[in-house]
Amino acid sequence: MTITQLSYVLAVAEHQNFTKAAQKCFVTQPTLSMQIQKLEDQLDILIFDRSKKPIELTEVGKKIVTQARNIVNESYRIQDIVDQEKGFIGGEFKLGIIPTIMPTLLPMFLNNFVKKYPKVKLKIEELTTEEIIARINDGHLDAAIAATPLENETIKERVLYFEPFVAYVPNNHRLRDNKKLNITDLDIDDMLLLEDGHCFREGVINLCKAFKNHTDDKFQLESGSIETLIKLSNEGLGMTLLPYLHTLDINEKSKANLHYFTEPSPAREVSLIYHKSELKMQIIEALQDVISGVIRGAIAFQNVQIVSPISKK
Amino acid sequence: MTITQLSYVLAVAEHQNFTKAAQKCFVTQPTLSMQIQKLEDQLDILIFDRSKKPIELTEVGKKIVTQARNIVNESYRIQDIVDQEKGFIGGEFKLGIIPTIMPTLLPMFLNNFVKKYPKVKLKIEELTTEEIIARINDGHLDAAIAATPLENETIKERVLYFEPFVAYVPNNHRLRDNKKLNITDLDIDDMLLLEDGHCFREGVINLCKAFKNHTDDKFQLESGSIETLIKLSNEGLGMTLLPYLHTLDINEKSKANLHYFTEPSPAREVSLIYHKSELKMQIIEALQDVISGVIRGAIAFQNVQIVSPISKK
DNA sequence: AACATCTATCAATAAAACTTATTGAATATC
DNA sequence: GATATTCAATAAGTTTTATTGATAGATGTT
Repeated sequence: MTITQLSYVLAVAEHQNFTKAAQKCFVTQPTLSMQIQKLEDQLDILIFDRSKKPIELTEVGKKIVTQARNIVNESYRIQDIVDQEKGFIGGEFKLGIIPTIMPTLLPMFLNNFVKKYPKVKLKIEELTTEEIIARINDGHLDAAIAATPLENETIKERVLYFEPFVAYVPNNHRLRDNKKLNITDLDIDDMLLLEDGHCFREGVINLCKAFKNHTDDKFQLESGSIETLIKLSNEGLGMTLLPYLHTLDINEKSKANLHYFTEPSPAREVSLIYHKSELKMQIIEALQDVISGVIRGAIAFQNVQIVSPISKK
Repeated sequence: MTITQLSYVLAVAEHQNFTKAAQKCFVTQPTLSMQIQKLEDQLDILIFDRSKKPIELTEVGKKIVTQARNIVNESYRIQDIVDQEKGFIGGEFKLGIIPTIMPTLLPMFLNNFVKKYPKVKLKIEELTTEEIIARINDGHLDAAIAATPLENETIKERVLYFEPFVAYVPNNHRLRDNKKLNITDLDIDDMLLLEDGHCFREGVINLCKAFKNHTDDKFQLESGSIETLIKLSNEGLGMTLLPYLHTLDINEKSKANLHYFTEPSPAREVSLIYHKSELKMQIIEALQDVISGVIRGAIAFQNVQIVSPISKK
């Protein structure tokens, strides 16, 4: 049994196709067929059920794949140990970011980071929290930035900052004249929300539900981006909540519509999250350093209360 | 990097000698030299400091060895998964047993076990608890039978039975006329003990100390075996405590000297212990089954209090 | 029936792992 | 101080293994 064979098994298990898996492994299809057969012969058991189309794992195969993923990941860790020893910070690093954090945070730290760590090849993807968790667990992401706490056993979190919620209240709104808003003023019924799948939406719902226990779970208007949310609000369709960093680059006219909360302001906790195996920990720590550095200048709020990003049913 | 290379590194790290390690790996010494060099070249780091005699691990080397042991063990686990699937219970299995359990328990289950699981090649070694813990952790033992709880994070325990302590009181002793003994009757000063290194000795000391806090830690007479302990006691040199199973095969005359404790009788907890990685779990469970089976008929005590086998300073 | 898709098999080749024999350095012995 | 002894590294040659391109066979599609 070799680590190479195990990684071939992982590739076929993932793509459910020898030919595609072979491409991903940068070998030809016969190589995969033969090496996997050899492993199956040695273990004297079938890992794949080749009668099914597309190809499927056998019951033992599933267990073997789980264990193989373990072994292959642990083997990467050896290079990691060496890198750490040498103080080398580089190589490919895949970072996921949720949509409501991406446009505001990324421009703030990306330049700093690539200048400070030029050997790291950052590959950034915008993904929902759900997708991020799946891809951290299957090893397709090295780390991600998301709202926390996630209460997920396989994933570790390092808090980067707390980002307060800011209300955006249009001209005609009933709360127009409240200079400082209280959480209890909120009503889910006149709140514009992001569409399903965004954890910021869940945060807002949790916040509103905390004070009014609403039975009606049907929301009037939903949007895919915070930009659109502001425009809809300007049209008089309701108020909305924005993450603080988004309020920094809206136009001057709209800024007049921002209403801050009385302290402790509701806020989301934004963290760098990664698999508990702590692979590529040096790069994760480098990211944390850079992001914490740029954020210190941008968010000054002291007194906040954290709103959970997880939908509670 | 291959699993083979990693196991070569482990062998050299263990034997601190390429030639001996090569023999253990069933290859020639140049093979080890070359493969390890190749790994060092690929990682671009030295794992061994060859200037030292005998050869030593570098600092990174130590970390790599820890990780390598992980990977190699996890790779064994794949064969384990397959065995489990096939219901195959066999292969070499190394079991450690502490000296005060070995002579009484082993004859009770060994025959049953080898008949029921003829494909398992049991290799049994008599070792102290301390040695057992070290050898379970370094993979030289698959499991062991010892007094518990050990309070060791890397080792898991499955309780097999509780073995009461029975007092052996010679003719001339002050406790001679107490039919049933109480723990508070015990005095460490007239107690014959096993020599240092036996956990049964620690158990007895813990038991005595629990009721008399003695400052004097010098014991009068010590012995290497329970047989000798009984003989010394017969010579009038003091009383002693025996594990219950040992009382089953002492001669008739001596049996008159046995005094049981009032319930709850002090007892040691005897467990099957193994590494938390749970390698060869099928065989461990098979052992547990067989031993529990034979013990059920031998020990009927209900009400016991467990004495810790660990020296508390 | 012809075509497309996908895996297994075969023979050839490139790469690697391993072996025996030998060297060289360090240490111990006379 | 010369001579063994020990032990890892190196060299050269052999065997084994991994990989490839070409192709056959199986299965499903138009």
